[in-house]
Amino acid sequence: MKQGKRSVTITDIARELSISPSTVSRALNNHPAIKEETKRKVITLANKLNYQPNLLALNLLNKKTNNIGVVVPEITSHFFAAIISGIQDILNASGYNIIMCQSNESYREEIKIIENLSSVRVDGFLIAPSSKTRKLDHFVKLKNSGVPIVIFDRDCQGLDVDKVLLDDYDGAFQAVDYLVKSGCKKVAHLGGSLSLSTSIHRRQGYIDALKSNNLSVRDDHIFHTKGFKHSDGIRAAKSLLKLKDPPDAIFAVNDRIAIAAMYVAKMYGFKIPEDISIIGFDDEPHSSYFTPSLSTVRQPAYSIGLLSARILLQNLSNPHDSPGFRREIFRPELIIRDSSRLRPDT
Amino acid sequence: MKQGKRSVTITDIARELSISPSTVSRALNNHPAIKEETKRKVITLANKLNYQPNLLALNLLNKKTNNIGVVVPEITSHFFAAIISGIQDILNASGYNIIMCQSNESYREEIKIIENLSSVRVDGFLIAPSSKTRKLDHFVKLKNSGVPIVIFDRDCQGLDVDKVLLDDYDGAFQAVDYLVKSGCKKVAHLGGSLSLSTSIHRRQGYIDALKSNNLSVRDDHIFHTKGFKHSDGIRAAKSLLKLKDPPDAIFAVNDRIAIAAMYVAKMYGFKIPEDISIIGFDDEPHSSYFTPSLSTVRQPAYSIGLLSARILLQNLSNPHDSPGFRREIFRPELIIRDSSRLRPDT
DNA sequence: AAATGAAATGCAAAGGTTTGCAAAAGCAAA
DNA sequence: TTTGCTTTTGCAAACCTTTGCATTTCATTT
Repeated sequence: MKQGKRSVTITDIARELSISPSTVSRALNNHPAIKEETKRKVITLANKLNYQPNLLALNLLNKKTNNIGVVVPEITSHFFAAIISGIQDILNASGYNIIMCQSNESYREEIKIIENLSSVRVDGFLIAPSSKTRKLDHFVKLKNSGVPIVIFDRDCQGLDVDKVLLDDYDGAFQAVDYLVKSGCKKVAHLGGSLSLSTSIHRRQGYIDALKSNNLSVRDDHIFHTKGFKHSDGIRAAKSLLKLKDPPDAIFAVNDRIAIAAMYVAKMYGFKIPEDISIIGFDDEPHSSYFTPSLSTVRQPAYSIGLLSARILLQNLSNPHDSPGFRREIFRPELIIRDSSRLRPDT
Repeated sequence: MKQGKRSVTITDIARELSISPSTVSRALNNHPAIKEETKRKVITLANKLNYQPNLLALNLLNKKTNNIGVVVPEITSHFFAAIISGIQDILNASGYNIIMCQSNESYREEIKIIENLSSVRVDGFLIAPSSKTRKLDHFVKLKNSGVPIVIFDRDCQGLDVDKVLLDDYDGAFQAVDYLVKSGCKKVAHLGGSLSLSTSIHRRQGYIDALKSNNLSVRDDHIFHTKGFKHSDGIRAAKSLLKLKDPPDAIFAVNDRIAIAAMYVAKMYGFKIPEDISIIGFDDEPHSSYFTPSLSTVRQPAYSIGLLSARILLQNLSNPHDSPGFRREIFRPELIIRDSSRLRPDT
């Protein structure tokens, strides 16, 4: 049953029909200069032999692979998984395949990945940089080699490429402004790594929302975690809630941390939202099923994936004659559920 | 700043040094027949010109791409994401890249994916079949073409390839046996699609655990959902808990459904675990942070990924002279948290 | 100086396809 | 039958690398 290794080539077809490989090639590509009868014969035989064009040969000829490198910090995060899903739906529909890599939030790994992907000659890159990435040489080198790049989710200041981002500042501002307007006086912030554009902007949105409501910004009410996992949140939330003067609201940098905070708050006897309101960021599928259900700032992850992929696709067809670079900013949506108090005027 | 498109080739180096490309090739590959001095010159120049071997040419020559096709039903499931993570760690370390595809639980899409991946000539396949897949022709064709395949998580009866699975029966049995031993008399089951080996085995484990405890199997206490999402679970849990004679325990096919069940149970005024015990399957990261924390059957997803990838790797080096096929079964671990009653003897 | 052997390098094919240009074939008009 | 034109096909190069075999170069021995 097992077939021979060698697959049929246009040369096989040509030999069988006593014509040249060029004619076969043209016939299969429906070239107008080929007689209908010849085309018919070739196509019939090709089907019969189950001819499959050798894409490796075409890759070499066309200097392109139809592969796109997608690099994310971690694939087990629902947010990135949803983005990848969007990317996939667009790229596969256009005949591209995705080579997936995760940097595990490591700068070293990211560099290795970029080097590898560029040596296997992917046609384009979709990148969410790691949280440890500060030097951008590897990206700059990539860009100078002429490959199209789209950066998403996390900004890289100083790198001029197309970018698809979220207005993290606005999301944070909305959330914190809501908390204050709903009557909270002491809003704390559990933030993420400050080497990340997203964390910085969310922090700034938090600060500005307080200021715009004439509330003071208290250093002891701001914690920044290293990672984004529950365990990181647990530790930070404990420090925060053990304070003599604990907050009456928490704005967390993401849902995982928010959920960890809810967990700790309950453990410490706080009632949510009566004693303390909590708002997260992301809107993971689980989040609405917690008790209380988690208020959060929704990121349109799937759409971010779609748009990033579409922009890359444009760059692939237009060999980059465009003047500047695109910078698309999605606006997040505040979703109020039961983990935060109701605003009096709602 | 933007460099010319054409990259340096061994021919460029050869011309510059007035030697032949063959010599350059051998020098770079440290062939013993090349004079040390020549090697030095070649390597120096190669570095200076930043020579990168053209892998597309090598692919054509070696008839291999160093790409592995990984196809999963959906990437946004934490379980599959964790498996992919394991696969990635093994394969990348061995110089392979991963082409990721998701079938969205669709048979049609799965077929398309397989055809596409085989036309781009990936060197091997790691596949978790869709829940709609009943005919296996596309897999058989693949196998006959000589590409190594490893099926993981979901069994395909009648397809002889290497498989890495989980003892779903045992996991279900453990969970239900625990529920009964902890005093529950009316254990219900929220199962998944019955076209899935995993769902079938979990159901059977549930049934046999009841029988082995001399409890009767009640048809009205078994629901099978179409999908694996929260919304599927909500609907099924409502039907179940609205029954005149509702269960005092639920064994759910996965954590999402279990969490949905907890949500509905609370909504209907059940106390967990006093009135009703609930156990899930998977152990997602969120699960331990619910109130009450969710008891569950843990699947070693990451390890499943590691082993699957390792087996594939073996097949890639050994051009399949092995006699039979491997069938590796992981044993799941019951994790008891607060959503299920304590056993008297614990 | 010639012969022998070892060491170093080059030639050419192979891998499969596309494509510009040249050549052949077909056909009609002269 | 030749001329001229159109239609159809083939040649060969290009994409880049590796490798078996042939060839060259060099040093050593007779």
